[in-house]
Amino acid sequence: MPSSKISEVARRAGVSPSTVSYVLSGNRSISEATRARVEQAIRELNYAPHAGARSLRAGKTDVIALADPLYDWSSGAVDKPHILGHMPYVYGVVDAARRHGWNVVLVTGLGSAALEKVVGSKMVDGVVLLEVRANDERLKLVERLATPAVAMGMPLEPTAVPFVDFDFEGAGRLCVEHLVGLGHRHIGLLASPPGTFEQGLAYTHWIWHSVQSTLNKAGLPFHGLPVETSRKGAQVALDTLFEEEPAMSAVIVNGEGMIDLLMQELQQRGKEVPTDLSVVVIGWSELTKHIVPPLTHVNVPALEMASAAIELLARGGPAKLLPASLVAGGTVKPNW
Amino acid sequence: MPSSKISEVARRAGVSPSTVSYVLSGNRSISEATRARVEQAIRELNYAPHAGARSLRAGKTDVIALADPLYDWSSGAVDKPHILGHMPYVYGVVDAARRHGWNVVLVTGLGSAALEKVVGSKMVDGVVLLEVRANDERLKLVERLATPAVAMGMPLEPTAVPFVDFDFEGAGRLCVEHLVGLGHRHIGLLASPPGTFEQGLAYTHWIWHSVQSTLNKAGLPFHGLPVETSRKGAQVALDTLFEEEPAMSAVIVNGEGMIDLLMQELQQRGKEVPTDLSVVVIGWSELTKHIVPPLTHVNVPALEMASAAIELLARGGPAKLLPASLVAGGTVKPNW
DNA sequence: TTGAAAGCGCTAACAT
DNA sequence: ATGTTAGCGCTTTCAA
Repeated sequence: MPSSKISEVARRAGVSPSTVSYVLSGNRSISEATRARVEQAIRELNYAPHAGARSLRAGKTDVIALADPLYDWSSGAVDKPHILGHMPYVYGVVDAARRHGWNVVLVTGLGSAALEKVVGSKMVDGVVLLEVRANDERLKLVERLATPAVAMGMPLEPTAVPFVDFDFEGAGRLCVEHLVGLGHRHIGLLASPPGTFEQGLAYTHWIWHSVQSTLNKAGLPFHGLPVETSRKGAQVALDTLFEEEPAMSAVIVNGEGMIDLLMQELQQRGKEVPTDLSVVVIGWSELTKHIVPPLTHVNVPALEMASAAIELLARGGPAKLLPASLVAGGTVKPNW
Repeated sequence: MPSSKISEVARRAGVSPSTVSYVLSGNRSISEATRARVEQAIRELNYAPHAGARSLRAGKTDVIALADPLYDWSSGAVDKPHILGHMPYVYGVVDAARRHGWNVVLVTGLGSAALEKVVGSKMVDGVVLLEVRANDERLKLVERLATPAVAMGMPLEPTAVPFVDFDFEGAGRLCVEHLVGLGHRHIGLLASPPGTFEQGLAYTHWIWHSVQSTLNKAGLPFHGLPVETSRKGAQVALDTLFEEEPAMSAVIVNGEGMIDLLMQELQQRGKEVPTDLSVVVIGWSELTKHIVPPLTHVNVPALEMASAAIELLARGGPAKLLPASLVAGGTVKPNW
């Protein structure tokens, strides 16, 4: 029961091993009768082809690597992976990969050593890179080894590695336009933690720059700062922002993990949302759906990104940016 | 560069393939000179053994499966994996596995079909089961296939599969004892969501039963209820609890994901912690560390559980329960 | 201390 | 429509 080989299946079905192989792969036309007998034998023996043998012979494994640092960019620890909203990416990749008949080996760590071993030993047919950052060793690795690969996140410098990303630039722009369109003139950006800037994480930069340039084009000042995802971070951010510009009437917040902290801190200070401050969030999840009033937000479609990445890996094609759209909730009020 | 085979390494080092193999495995004594030449050749060619070939010949893969349903037990969705604090288990397993030289293939889904394929095709040397529940198909599968396996979570019914778990019974007991020791007589349990009960998730039950029986032994009434992880859930829970027992002075909360919601709801009702209600939490994470006053809590050591699971898988041994301890914070006040 | 050679289970080219 | 066979890259007896 535990193991049986193709020759046993063949014997039981009264055919040759190659016939069994062809039934399995569909690479040859087989008579209905033969196919039926083979399939029955497979069922009876609970046969499953040996993955190693198959990979040795066929040169592919039907396994891909998901290279995910699982690094906590805000605390600088690699052993405290509390990044909110990260799991959907992992889940999404695993799930989309399965739809293509691929299994996923999860390769953690900041560097590329573990990934190099996995790729070098021909364990995988391709690689998906999560949390791509500037100067990412892993990008160089997949280029050097000429491994099929897709980056989730548009790298800061152009590379030969195709990527899939959410249009964070568009997201930032939409937020600014929404607020400006409602009369806001003093808009702050609570960006992701300093660590994400130091590391050059893709989304961090695209949001920052698009908010900045959209405000500039509107002739408005830019007030942005990286924020630690902590109560302290929220306090410092609000202090700094209102010191810079006491007339601040709206903030754009990057990351749903910041929202509860921000809301609590505002409450503490007796500021109401949206009466005293309008809030738009880039990011949306189960964690924030309960909030009253519902957040005006731009959803970041992690599952779709994952599907697109797998699609790109499977069929190839150009880089892909998923479009952003803003959902008006109850956390922005006109400011005329 | 991308690929090279053992025979090329052998040729370059002027030895036979078997010698290279023995240098790699250490299964034979090799002269210093030979070893040096082989190792240099390996480096120069950037050689890595073909995983498939190795697995075919050696009968092992140095890969394990992490079977994680990634199911949202509170919303009943398999595509919204927002379970807080789940990631450290995944990360912990991958990390501990790497320390043993193992890679990890992540197998999602509630059923056992995907897992059966992975195990049946000899892709993995063993399996770690996460989120074990009553009547778990996956337990039966690994028993049937006689695959080396470890469950993370003590199954409700005894099985032949060894397990590692945190002592949730002890955790529940400690919480009750702490509160009773400080004079509390009316203690509520805000347990995990109804879905976790329906599914018979291990921790769910052990906490419930230990809180219940410890209270009983102390001659005190038990007030417990499953709670959805949402604002609504928090509201319903508090309504129900205080209706059942208006003199309720303390609650034990299962899961750090509930804390923010609970605190906000209490604030809404003008109740202070711990003045009006004492709170003890089973669960502790980056998400709750910012809370003031700091939570009185029992930490659930996900990373240690993961290490222990991998250790069990590697070396075998009896089931293992990690001991619980309570950290006194500022959310419990004496009730004399 | 090292080499030669068989064979793990499968797929696909070459038969018929 | 089906069978025969070579060989993928490695480990490990068996031999020297």
